Amino acid sequence: MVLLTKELLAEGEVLASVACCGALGARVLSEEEAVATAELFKALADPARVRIVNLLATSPEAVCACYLNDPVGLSQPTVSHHLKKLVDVGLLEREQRGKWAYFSLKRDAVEKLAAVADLKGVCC
Amino acid sequence: MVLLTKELLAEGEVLASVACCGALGARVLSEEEAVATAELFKALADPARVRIVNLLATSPEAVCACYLNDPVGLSQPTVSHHLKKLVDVGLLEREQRGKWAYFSLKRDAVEKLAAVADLKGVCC
DNA sequence: TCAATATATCGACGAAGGTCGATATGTGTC
DNA sequence: GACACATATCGACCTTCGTCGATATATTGA
Repeated sequence: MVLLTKELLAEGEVLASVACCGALGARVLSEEEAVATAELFKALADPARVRIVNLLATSPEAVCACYLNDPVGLSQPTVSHHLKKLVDVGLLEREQRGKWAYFSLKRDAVEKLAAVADLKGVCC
Repeated sequence: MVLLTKELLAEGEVLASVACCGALGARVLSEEEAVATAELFKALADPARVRIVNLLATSPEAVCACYLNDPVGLSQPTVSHHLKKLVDVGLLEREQRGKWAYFSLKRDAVEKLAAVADLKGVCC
C-alpha cells in the first residue's frame, strides 16, 4: 500500500495533503485519498492548532509567531512545532520578515478543507 | 481548565462535540471550544474512520456493520472501535436491527462539521 | 565580528491511540 | 434452554504525538 508520507516527498516540499484528498461525500475514496484526508483532519485534531488557525482566521493580516506563543499558552518550541505541522500539511503559509516569521492561512487549503468536510446533500 | 471529556457526561450520553464547538473563522474561540473543535476533527483524523464516513456518505441508506469490515480492511473489533468513536463524537447514528447494527451519518453533525471547517471569506 | 533576539531543531519523556486475539454480551432460531 | 451468529469489550502491545528544556540556526544592529 502506497501512503503519502514525508519519505515519498522531495526535501523542502510540503505534504500538501490538501492537494490530493477527496471530498468525503462525492465518491468512494481510494486508500491513498483516505490517508491524505485523514492527514488533513489530523492537522486540526489538536486544540493548540485549532487555536492557531482560529487566531489566523480572525486576523485580517498575517500574524507574527511572536504574537502566537502567549495566546496559545504553550512554550515557544511547542508552538513552533505546531506551526510547522500546519505549514507541512499546506494549511498555513510562512513568510520571513527580517528576524520574524509571519503566518497566514492558505486560501486554496482553506477551500479544500471546506470542500472535504462538506457532506450536505449526500447523507440522511 | 474544564475539558469536555467522557467523565463529565452522564452515562449513555454522547460526547456531542459537534454541539458546542465553534466555527473556526467566526470569532476567537474559548479554550473549551478549541478542545471541542479539535475533538471533532480528531474523529476524522484516521484513515479507517474517513473510510467509514465516506462509505456511509456515498450510501443512500444506513449500512450494516457487517458490510464495513471488509472494505475498511481491519479486524472486526477494530472496526467496532472506530464506529464507537464516531458515534460518541456525534457524527454517526447507531440503529439496532435484530442481531445487526446499522450506522448512518447524523445530519446535524454533518452540517456542523461543514460549518466548522468553513473558513472561506475570512482569511487571505 | 560580536552581541542580542527570534525561531527552529534536538532529545527525552509520558500520554494517547490504533491494532489485534480472546472473550463477553446480546439477539434470533431451533 | 442450547446453539449460532453479530457485535462489543477487554487486555496487551507498539507506535505516534504533544510537550518541554537545552541548544542550534538565522537575522539584525552596533
